[in-house]
Amino acid sequence: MKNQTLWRGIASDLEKEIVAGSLARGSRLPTESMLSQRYGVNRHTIRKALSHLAEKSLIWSKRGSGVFVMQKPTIYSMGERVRFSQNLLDAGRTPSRQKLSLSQRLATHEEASSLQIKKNSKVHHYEGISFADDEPIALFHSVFCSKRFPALAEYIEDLQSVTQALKKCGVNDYIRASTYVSAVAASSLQANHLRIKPNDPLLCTTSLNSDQSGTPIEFGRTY
Amino acid sequence: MKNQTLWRGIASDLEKEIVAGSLARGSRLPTESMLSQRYGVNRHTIRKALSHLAEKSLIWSKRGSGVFVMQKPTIYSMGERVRFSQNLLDAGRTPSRQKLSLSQRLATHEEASSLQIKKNSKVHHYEGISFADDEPIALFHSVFCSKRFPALAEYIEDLQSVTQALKKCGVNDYIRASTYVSAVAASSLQANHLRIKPNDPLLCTTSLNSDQSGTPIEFGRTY
DNA sequence: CACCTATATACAACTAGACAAATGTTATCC
DNA sequence: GGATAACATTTGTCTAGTTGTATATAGGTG
Repeated sequence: MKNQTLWRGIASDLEKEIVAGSLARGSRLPTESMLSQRYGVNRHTIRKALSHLAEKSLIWSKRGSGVFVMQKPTIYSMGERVRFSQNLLDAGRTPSRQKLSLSQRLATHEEASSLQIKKNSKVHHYEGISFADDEPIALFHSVFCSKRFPALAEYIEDLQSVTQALKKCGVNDYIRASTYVSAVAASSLQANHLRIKPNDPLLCTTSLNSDQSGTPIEFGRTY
Repeated sequence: MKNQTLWRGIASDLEKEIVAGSLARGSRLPTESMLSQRYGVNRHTIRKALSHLAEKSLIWSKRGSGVFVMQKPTIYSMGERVRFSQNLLDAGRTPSRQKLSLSQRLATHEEASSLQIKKNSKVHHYEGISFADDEPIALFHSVFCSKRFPALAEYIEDLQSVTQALKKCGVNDYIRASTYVSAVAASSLQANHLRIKPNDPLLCTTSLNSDQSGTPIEFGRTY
């Protein structure tokens, strides 16, 4: 009653294979060409089936690389939107993270005024990805005053943890001074990192952390 | 508008770093392998971006050695970025609001489980628009258990205030039990109400309010 | 008519891997 | 100490394969 079209039939067929475990989580699906041969249909028909599964967050694809099964089984409590949903308090405090870049540069207007430092001051710029269950869920980047924390970069490099590195710099505790939340459209670069499509809605939290005396320490954004 | 491809995005990103001084003149760029890791793309894609910058005489490369920033300064070119931000705490607590509809209907699965009531229970459904300075900034809708608050609809109608109406029903105070934030694409209806374009990113907060004993009172969403 | 399904073809964008060529680094021999 | 050889690193080039997008065609359906 549901397989009225070819692509629906193929989609539900593949979905069965996924939930049954025949197609393991994280593994690569056969290429679209192979699938089109297997099912004896055009590649576009396969693509329609796959795009349907992608909207249900069962799979994700990377151009030039292949189509892969999602790690986590999709939670249906809130519909398909859970993928973009995230507890605000958890933002930036997720299990594993990977460094993308760590460098020094001049502070922007916004950063300088947020950190209450002079224009054109040097800042440490730290950028990375947060993962949960091997699934990228957030891009973050934050800046710290270089003058105040000259050796912060090495500490981060060594300890692989911002909190630990700040502790070595004499900051035992810091608190969230302010948080702003907005919705933006994903750039192609962000989309690539987060395995979503460009222009998909993206949650953006802009936060400022201070030490206990109220002096701004860290200014950053999480997507 | 312009970053249709990954390599273009990477190129303009690196260009910004160069003109901003984060990558000093004459200094060496990270290796192509490092960049491909940082941006999560193949080395060839990095090379395409780099060759673009090389054509613009921003960088030059030496086989076996690396890629370097040209000495001569360049002209600063950057497009403006549109920001769509909103204070989360203000969402749903804005000066004026306009009623769109007030009716009774059966609770959805999600609503029933959130309010801890039986499936197919009747609920009051209230939806409207929030304005700030005659500018529509949010769409909201929330549901209340009909059995628990039989006369709530009339009170809301009369008093034009949910908080006041709940007070008349014996609920003097309620607290935010949970808040989830996500980003979605605007539907055409939502877009029309909020005077934005369909598929524009939209901030969505899903909240559950309880009385002081912890009993769920109101479940709603604000866009 | 408009709309959905499906086919067919072609090209663009990106990945994957391998290898060559130039350079930088380090150990070794005299 | 200085030249040399061995090795590792980094850019340049090549081939092959995969997904994304655009266009054109045709049949079926409301």
